[in-house]
Amino acid sequence: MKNLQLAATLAEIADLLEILDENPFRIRAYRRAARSIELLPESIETIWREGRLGEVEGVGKGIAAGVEEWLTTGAIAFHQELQERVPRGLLEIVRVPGVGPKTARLLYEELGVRSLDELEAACRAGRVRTVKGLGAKTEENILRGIERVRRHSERTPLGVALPAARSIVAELERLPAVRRAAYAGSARRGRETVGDLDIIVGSDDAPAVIQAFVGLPGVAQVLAQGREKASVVLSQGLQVDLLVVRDHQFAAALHHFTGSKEHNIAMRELAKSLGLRISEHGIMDEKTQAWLPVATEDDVFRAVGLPYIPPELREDGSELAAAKSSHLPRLVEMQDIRGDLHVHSTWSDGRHTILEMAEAARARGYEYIAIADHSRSLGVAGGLSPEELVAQIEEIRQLNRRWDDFRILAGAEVDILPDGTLDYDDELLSRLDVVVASVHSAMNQDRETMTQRIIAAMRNPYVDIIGHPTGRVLGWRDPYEVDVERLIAAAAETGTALEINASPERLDLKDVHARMAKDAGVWLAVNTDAHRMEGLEQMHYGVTTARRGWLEKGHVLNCLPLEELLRNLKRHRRREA
DNA sequence: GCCGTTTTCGGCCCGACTGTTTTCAGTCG
Repeated sequence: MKNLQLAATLAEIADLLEILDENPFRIRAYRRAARSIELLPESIETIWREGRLGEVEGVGKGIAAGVEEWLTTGAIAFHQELQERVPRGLLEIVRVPGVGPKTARLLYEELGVRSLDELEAACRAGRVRTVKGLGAKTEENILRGIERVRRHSERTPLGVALPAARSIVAELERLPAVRRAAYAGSARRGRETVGDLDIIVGSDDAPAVIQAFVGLPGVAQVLAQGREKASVVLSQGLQVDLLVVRDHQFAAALHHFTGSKEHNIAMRELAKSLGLRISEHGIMDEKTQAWLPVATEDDVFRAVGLPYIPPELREDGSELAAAKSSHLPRLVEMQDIRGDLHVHSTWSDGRHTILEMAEAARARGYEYIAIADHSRSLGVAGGLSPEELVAQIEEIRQLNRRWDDFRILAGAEVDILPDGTLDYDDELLSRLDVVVASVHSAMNQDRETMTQRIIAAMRNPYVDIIGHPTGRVLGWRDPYEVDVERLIAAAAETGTALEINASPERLDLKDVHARMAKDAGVWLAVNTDAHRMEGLEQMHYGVTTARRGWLEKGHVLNCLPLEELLRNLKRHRRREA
């Protein structure tokens, strides 16, 4: 999918224009278009081919021409012109916290600094303080900023950031001065990675809260400390921003800091058109200068005539249009989940027995769980031989006598072999209740081979679900080369479900692809792939990803009650057909 | 560069914090 590459190109045009001190609104236009294309639930190429570029938010005549040029030639001439006018290194320099486009340009013009290394040298030589408007303090900050960029350039996975956010909130809630505390920002929106954490506190004693916050265990550096805001860096490199407000401003502040930036801009534009002014302090009637009472986030939306928009949907501003026209989805929730269709046991590489996994699932209120251990070719993970699988099916049958309110489904996570065949024969697969098929080998195949390989697996009548369809591991392994759009089309055609693997290292399918799949009428299965009982708790990451994909419970296979689930698995629908 | 039942031209969100300044620009979210 080219959307992300194109979005990156447009965003870079915005960065370059900013360094060149161009019209800020033109810059914003490129940023908006980039963001909008990044979040598009459809391939930009398809949209272009069908002549629908004009329908994309933030894409007008000018940028549409650039998009077309990029799709046909692979580059945008205007972008290349800009690149020639701005040394490449300046793009790195504006990533340094505290150094923006103005300072980067100033440093380049005054000192000839054109890379991160040269900037560091200039700071160490004390040359930066010789520039008018910059001083010794700025020099120090830049050096610290450079260190941060080098040490921590990556965004933090949600699976790391969320526990940190919860722990900070818990620490703050212990303070007597704190009435309410919550995390906001991209962590609350459930983005798969977060740049930093945003924490909101309601309190009548902001100084006390700020003081305690900057002294929390794990704080390595204080970046800023004001009357109501503070920023720190944790020792693990994660930045945390705190905003302290009076308790009656809490909801407005929570909304503001939850963002996204684009969502806030769209909300404020709408408010302005209604004679209102929205800020993190609340909502003011411009005419009377009176503050509107805002007790909950619901009130913020109601003030501008909209229904509540869940945080996971607050991204590019297009959610406002959906809200206005009453097209917001009723998003799937944790309590809608009735089971987990992909977990492991001690039979392969899991830590707990089938019974332990089942009891843990039952304790969570689930109606069913599918044991999907690895197949034989995955030797490193203790894959089951056909004989072992038959024995496992028998054990599951025995175990199921224990309950009349819970069922273990006999399943497998069968390997899709490099040639697209499966690791068990059809006769064996037909004896299972549910089959997840996944790629675990030969991940470096070319795009066409990989795409055909997975589609071949979907054509098997006993493959109900494709597991972690793109194979990525966040921060460690890129997705393998595969045409996700064709996978989705084939899933729709064959009736195969696609997994949203809830493990926070995977989140695969990702939000945007899940939305595409939903739009194509494909079932999604939100599974934890748990290898131990505690792993079942990661379901919420998958549900959050599903919500970011605008999924309702009617799109999620494992929101079905047991009997309905069994009827809706591909194998059974086939049989009935 | 985008966009429009208040506009096809003239708008385009809002406020806090920092550092280097005698009143504010740049940066950030």
